[in-house]
Amino acid sequence: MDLRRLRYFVAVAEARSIGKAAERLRMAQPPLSVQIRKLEAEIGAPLFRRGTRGMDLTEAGQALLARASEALALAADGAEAARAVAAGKRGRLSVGYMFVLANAMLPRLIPELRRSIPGVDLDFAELSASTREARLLDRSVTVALCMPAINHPEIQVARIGTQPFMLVVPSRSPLARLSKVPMARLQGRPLIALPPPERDPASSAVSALLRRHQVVMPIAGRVETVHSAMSLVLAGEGFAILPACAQLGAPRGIVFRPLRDASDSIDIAVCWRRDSQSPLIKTFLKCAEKAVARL
Amino acid sequence: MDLRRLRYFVAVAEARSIGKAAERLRMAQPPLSVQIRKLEAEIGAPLFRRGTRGMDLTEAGQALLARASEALALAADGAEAARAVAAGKRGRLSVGYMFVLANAMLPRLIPELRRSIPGVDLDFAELSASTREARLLDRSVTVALCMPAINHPEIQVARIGTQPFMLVVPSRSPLARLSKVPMARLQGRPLIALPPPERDPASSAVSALLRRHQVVMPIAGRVETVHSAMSLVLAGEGFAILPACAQLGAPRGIVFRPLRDASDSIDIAVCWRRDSQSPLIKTFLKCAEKAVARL
DNA sequence: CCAACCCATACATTTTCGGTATGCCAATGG
DNA sequence: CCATTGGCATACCGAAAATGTATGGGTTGG
Repeated sequence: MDLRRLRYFVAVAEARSIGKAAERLRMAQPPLSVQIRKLEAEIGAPLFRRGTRGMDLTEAGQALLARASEALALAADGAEAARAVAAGKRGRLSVGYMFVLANAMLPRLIPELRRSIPGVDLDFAELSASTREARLLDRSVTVALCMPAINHPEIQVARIGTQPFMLVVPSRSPLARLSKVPMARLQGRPLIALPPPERDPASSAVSALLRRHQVVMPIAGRVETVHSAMSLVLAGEGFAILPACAQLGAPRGIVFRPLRDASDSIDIAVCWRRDSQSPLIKTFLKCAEKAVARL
Repeated sequence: MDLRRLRYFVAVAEARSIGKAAERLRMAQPPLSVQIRKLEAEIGAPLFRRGTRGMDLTEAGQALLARASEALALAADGAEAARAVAAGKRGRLSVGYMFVLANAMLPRLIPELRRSIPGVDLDFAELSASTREARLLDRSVTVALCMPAINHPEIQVARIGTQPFMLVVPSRSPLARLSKVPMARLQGRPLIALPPPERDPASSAVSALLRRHQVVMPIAGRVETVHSAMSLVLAGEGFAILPACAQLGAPRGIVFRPLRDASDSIDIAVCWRRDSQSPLIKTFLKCAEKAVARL
């Protein structure tokens, strides 16, 4: 059963004549006649009544016509859909992001994406650093927003911005009075830390910052989320060092202060599989850059 | 866009491997590889990711797969449906019948048909003699139940039974007393007639009956339907001569009496277009014969 | 480093398709 | 009644496409 035969069949059924259909199909009449007869042989029953003034569908032909035209439409639509997906005009874009970036970026990023790729289903998931990496690798996520970038041979990275590290203190703390906090003032103070470097590379950036300024802060608590870290700071358990954008999610009673002599910052990056051929990635990248520009 | 290509594509997508799919398709691996690449060229985008351990659908491929398998199923179903219709296992049987036969035949005929051809849609229409003929000719009716048979070169006829003519009288009429009415007693009495022979050949059968017995009955009224004829008889306007089976629809106050010396009868026939290739006709014929046998 | 696995390419063979020429049949018109 | 016309079917040939066999090349795993 060949799709071309069905196309010919539908044409003849609509034209009610082999000659007319052949004209519309830009072919000679005899081969079309042959194809129709082959189709009838394949079905095992006549599909047309041959009259002296053209062809007329039999009931078997009518039964076939309904399905055949639908099948033709489906096949054409399938090809079109595949092309649209490949061109990035339709499909699904699955984005893994991290909590700290949510408040800062998503309100700008999502509307931007909807304008740029209206036919694409968006799917946002807040994921931990290790999960983002795993799901990029198994392709269940198309792109990830990371801070800092993922370092993996299969994963490609585009840096779209940076965030300075800031000290997070309770507003009633004496440190809150300073507009800029000298690094030396942190010496020996308790630190509320995020998951260790194996699970969250942001932690190693913080460690590096402290090491570079030869400041030692004992770890007073490890938490999974930025939100928990701020809660512990608010409770007076210690201080945290977080990217500036975390401010947007900070509760009342918490203030962010720049570190005077440390200009250390952390990269915001878009990450995706090096072999991903999704054309949506470059669009996503543009949108993410716009969203970061306003930070 | 060829159905074979789509079939191959679906096979490869399901087997997640060209080699495995080729095995299932009973063909060599290289031509299948070529076909898949041709399909990708036709779509203009890769449909599979080639891994070292097989093939994996891209998103464009997934978009195509859904439609392609549906299109394949539709094409197969179309062929199957056409075969089923040609074999008389599915389709539509449109029956034109006449009012006088409705009470006598349909209660037996319809259940019989439903048992014999359960997949077929039945469509019964009560039609006048001339309409039955016209709609047989334009194929909007597949078969017709007629009394008497239609006489037309394009129409084939099978006689399935006969009905004796009977005299229809009001039960209070003196003629109702007789168990058999001699033809001579009808001389000069008013006749309630059905439409003239051009529109209803049953009328010419009645005329022939009277002529053969040299009886003259003035026409006291022409009506369109048997029902109207009986109403006029009940009203005392005259007498009617109808096939025996009309009794089943007779109102109270009307009786049917055999004609003593007239053994005249009228054929019940099944009629269809000589060139109709519907396999349902022979089944219909069998069912109609059964239904008539019990009259 | 070799063997196994899997896909891609090359080439020869066969099938199928489409075009041209022509025949057949029925309806139409003088 | 014969000629013409319109429409489909058949025959044959050249071209395109599909399939099979042989082989290359890359990656994985022992």
